[in-house]
Amino acid sequence: MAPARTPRSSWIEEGLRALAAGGPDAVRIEPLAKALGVTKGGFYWHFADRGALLKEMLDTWERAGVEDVIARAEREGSDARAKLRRLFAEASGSDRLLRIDLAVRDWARRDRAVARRLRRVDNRRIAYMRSLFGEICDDPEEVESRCLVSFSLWIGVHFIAADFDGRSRDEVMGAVVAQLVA
Amino acid sequence: MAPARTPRSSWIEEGLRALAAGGPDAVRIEPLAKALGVTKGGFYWHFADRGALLKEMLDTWERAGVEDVIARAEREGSDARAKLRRLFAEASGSDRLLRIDLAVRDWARRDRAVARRLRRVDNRRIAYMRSLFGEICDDPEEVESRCLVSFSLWIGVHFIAADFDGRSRDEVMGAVVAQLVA
DNA sequence: GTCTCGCCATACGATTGCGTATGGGAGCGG
DNA sequence: CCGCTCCCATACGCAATCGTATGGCGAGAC
Repeated sequence: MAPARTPRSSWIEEGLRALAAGGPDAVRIEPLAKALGVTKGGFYWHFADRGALLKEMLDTWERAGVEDVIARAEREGSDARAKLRRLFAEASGSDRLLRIDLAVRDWARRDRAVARRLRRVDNRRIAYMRSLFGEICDDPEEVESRCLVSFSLWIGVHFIAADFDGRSRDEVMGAVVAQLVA
Repeated sequence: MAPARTPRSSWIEEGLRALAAGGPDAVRIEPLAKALGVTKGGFYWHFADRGALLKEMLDTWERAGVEDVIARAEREGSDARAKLRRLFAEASGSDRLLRIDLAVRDWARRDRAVARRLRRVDNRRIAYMRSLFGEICDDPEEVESRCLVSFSLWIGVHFIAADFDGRSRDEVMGAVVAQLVA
């Protein structure tokens, strides 16, 4: 058989792009088809309906969202401090995966099923973070505190629009991170 | 003249409710009208179009979003530490205003005009926070750090779905806040 | 060459929402 | 009682999108 012209993965990928750009409500079949240069005819061959696409998009995100983040921090293995710094470094670059993440996070506030998935992902990420902070910090309560602050910072920074007193956000962020991994 | 039956403010209020519940895309005229028990006939008497409502919703939020928050922290005036604690206490209760705030924050990520407004609001809030932290902390760099962490925590906590190691989120949050206002 | 599989085009009915036009109707000032 | 203001109902045309139905077409399989 011929290689698929517009396979499932294309629809999922394009769907995630739309999600990142405009939230779940922006994931519409016909615009997606237009973006792919086809009509929706093929879509309904791959998927039962719009909901099925949304579900598979989340499946994809859930898989990539945990392993990728951890893998990138673990890469060129070194000590916990360096890994934590790499984790934070990712928060500064606004890449594809991050935008999807933020969109999903907002989406979860109004959809229980999405919230459940997000909880799974967040728990695995926190668990990883906990293991890292555990290596550089003995007090378990302190570990939890740093996890909460780190994660909150990692997410929160992208939702904050404020300027800082004479400093760039990255500067302030850098100072905070230095303290956190101390 | 008779008191307005369904005045502008009703539409704005209902619009904000819809925004909080489902984001900007959920603010549709006809469902709003149904929720108010009328038809859209009256809407177009008050507003030019859907965009005008959105704009006025943001006006309302912008006004309330700064003054209310600060006023509530300032109420029963005491020292900066107590005010900061009151500020954080608000983040735990998930009231109406907070949900609107989160929705606007996500909205700002894909709409420049909204982003500009959010920046104004955030800057005024940060300015207030800075004044509080300035009272209990001499190092200006440290003040900025605490502002970033606090604000990020204030927002970020609501986007995080993770569980914490044997502790409730509020417990962990409490520990962090205690450190921040120390 | 023909068959089949995988994907696409097209056309359709239904729904939802926008914005407009138009005609009330209820209550107050006079 | 009259008129005016404020607000609402209704009906319309338009656009976007959903999901369905049906048929076509290109490329390997045989």
